[in-house]
Amino acid sequence: MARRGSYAKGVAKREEILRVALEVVDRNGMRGTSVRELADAVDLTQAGLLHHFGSKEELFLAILTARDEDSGDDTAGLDIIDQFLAVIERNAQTPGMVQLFTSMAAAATSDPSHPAHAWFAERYVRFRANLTESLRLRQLTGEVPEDVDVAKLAAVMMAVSDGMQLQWMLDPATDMAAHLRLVWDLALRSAPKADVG
Amino acid sequence: MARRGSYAKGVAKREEILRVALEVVDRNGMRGTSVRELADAVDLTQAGLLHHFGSKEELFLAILTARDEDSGDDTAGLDIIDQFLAVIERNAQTPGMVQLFTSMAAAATSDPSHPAHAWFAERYVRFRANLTESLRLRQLTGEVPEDVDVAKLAAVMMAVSDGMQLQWMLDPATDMAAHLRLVWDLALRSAPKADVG
DNA sequence: GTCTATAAGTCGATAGAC
DNA sequence: GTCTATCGACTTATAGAC
Repeated sequence: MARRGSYAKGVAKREEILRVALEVVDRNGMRGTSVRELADAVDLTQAGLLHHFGSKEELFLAILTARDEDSGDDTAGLDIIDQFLAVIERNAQTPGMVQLFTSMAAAATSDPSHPAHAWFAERYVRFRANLTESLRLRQLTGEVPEDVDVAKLAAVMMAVSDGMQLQWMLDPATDMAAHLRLVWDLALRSAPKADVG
Repeated sequence: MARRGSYAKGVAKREEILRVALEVVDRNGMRGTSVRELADAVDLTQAGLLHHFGSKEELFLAILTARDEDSGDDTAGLDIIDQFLAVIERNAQTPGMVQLFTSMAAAATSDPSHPAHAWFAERYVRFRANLTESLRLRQLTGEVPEDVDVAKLAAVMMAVSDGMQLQWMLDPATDMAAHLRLVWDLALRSAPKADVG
């Protein structure tokens, strides 16, 4: 994979930074995490670090992108609903990532000029479309009742995932996945006209 | 209501600041909103403004507290579920407030030392308890199926409310209240053993 | 290409005069 | 209650060594 020598080194350094940055965020949380602190952790100066990423926010965005790719790899074979649950369960093991995602989502979605705005916008559209498609297929098999608005249900499931992260940060005993499962169970069971049970 | 002259003036100025600060956030969003900018908007210096609130975060917290009190006044007579929907529908009219709430919630919940951490923690506990209590009563009347975990449902409803705000900021055409109503409808309709319609 | 070193500007916070 | 002045921390940008 290595192109010319110095290029490969840059890529390796970039990946080391991403890995270490996540560890630091996991340990110290978002609030106290400055670029200088991250730079110290990878034995670079602040300017040296920003050479690789341009700005603090782009660095954090790179971490989130890498996380999404990892998640995709880890849950590749799973059904999309199970993927969703698996990712949420994994989130409970990486508090720093949850802090980072939540903080970035709030900052980026509320500001169209934020470096990560487009990334979040596309991510929500894509996830919602994938979920909606999967739910629609389940309507064909009869698993999901016909009269459920699957587009809205998809949006709701993502909202529950995001919203429960706040409550989990306030109380880490909160079982985020169990709350998503409640919504899923309610959706499956609701069958006003069919002859279930 | 006026105590000694200067005290009343301070209170009036404080309220003016809160009102103007919300307008500025509504117009400019959170990202570009510095204390200096808010100070200019109320014809004060930055130090003069902070005299009233101590810190930027306490100023923003004061805005959120005032909003909660207003909401309580406006929806006083309503059923708690209807209150919830009414607040969400009002949110769609005040984008700056949604930005402020979302940003503060992310920052405060993820950091125990944040000035607003305790406020959010207590708010979630209180809201969840009120919602749970109301849902439990509805189980007694048969409106909500017996086997629904009402504590989890309460948490889910709050999560949907929070999470849909992110999606609404990305696409203001999103109907936040309609998504909450979907969850509510699913909860009411699900009745695996009962003889409903 | 990558790094060090550093300067400029902005931010929130604080001390002290009035 | 409001001001001026100033502080330290942060982000960004750039000049120049390697």
